[in-house]
Amino acid sequence: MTFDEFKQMAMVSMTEICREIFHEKQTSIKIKKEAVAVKNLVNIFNTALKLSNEKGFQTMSLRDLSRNTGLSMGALYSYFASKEELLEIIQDQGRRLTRKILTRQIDPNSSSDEKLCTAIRTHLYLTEVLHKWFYFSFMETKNLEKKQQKKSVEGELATEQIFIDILKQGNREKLFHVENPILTASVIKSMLQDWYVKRWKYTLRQITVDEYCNFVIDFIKSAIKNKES
Amino acid sequence: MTFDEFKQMAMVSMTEICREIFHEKQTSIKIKKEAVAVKNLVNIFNTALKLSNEKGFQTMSLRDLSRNTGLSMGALYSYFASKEELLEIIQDQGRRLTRKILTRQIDPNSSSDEKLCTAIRTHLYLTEVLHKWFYFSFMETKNLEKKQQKKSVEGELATEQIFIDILKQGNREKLFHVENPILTASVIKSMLQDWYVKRWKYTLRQITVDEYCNFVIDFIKSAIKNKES
DNA sequence: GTCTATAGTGCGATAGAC
DNA sequence: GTCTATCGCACTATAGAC
Repeated sequence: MTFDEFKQMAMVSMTEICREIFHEKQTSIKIKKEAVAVKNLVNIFNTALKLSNEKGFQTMSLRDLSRNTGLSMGALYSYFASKEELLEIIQDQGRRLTRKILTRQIDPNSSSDEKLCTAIRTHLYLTEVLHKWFYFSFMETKNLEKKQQKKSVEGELATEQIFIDILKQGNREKLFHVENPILTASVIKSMLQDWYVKRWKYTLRQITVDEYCNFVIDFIKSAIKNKES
Repeated sequence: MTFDEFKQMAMVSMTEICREIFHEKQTSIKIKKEAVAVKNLVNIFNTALKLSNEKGFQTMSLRDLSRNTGLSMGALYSYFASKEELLEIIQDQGRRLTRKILTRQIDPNSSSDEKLCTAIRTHLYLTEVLHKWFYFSFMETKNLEKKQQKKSVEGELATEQIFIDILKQGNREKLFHVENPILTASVIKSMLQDWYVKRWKYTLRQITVDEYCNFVIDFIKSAIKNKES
């Protein structure tokens, strides 16, 4: 699976995400026509992510957002009830997407070796496609209220659990030799995170997602493969 | 070297850092008596780091800072010229400290193997001692003005260069087999970063800095050691 | 050296015209 | 469905009393 194939298969477009949000958030969104609402939502989210990733969500004022979207303050408030809610919607959507795509891509019947590659590749591709979204989620978690923060923590641990399970399966199949699956999953995750957190560095060095992906897979396999087999 | 030994050797106390700042920032700091100034600076920085790490620097108002330090708004402004400058001072100090301690600890004449262990251990210990400071630096970089941001980037690349050099030395000494030193240094750094960025996770799992350190060293060595020797 | 009081700005949010 | 106008509030920063 290449990156381009992934993009098509995953069908994760901003438009699709916004359509989903439109149907779920009928309480906050006062607009009735889907076409109008989705078009503006795409604009609002894209702009909000752009501005927030430049200077932080708190620093971005709704006047900034208004200016950059071309929508008035009043119009913006037809799409969310408060600035706080805008933050929550973005966060929530990102979390659900990760979970959905990750578990969808991994074939439960494949070997631990295959699963590991797929999980790493899928995670990197996903964060590549929605890199603004992930960077935002990562940086703004602490600005959420307690209840929403807890959800973020659970999301993070759930993703990690996927890797822990794969590593344990690898031990059983004698393909891997992993003494500490929890810490191993933890450092794997840190490498995956680096791709979207320190994206500027990889752009600077002209490293593509596939290069990074192949490197990470090789690196991890060298570290954990069972030398006795 | 254990963590406790490091703490004493490094002599990095909040008080010492603040004394240094006091002598350098005579322009902004209007207080003349060292004893008074240092005492209040320790208070201000500790509180600022605490509040910022909970909810972000921008969200922390100077009224918050005033309330939590017990100092009035007027008094605070005797220690820095603007909120922006407070941010810069904290950032700058953290960067310089990293550089100083890292290069001081590594013996230029030791083997690549020893150097790698020392660099990893020192980095982890340092970020453990000053974990609030590093978390702050990491999270607030994008709120700096362009010129300061550039310094941050340079600092990051400089730290990475230390690891790149060690890995290349290891190749020459035939202790390591590292095909891509840049990407390898990059993922090593991401693991080290995880210790202070996702600190809550390791606290939750009751993993000590020494446990994490030993694990990371083993993991990296498994991945890069020269199998032909 | 530290305080209180306040100037001046820009914010989030909303009401009501179109 | 979108706009403009505006309210009330909290912010950074400073001036001047003590």
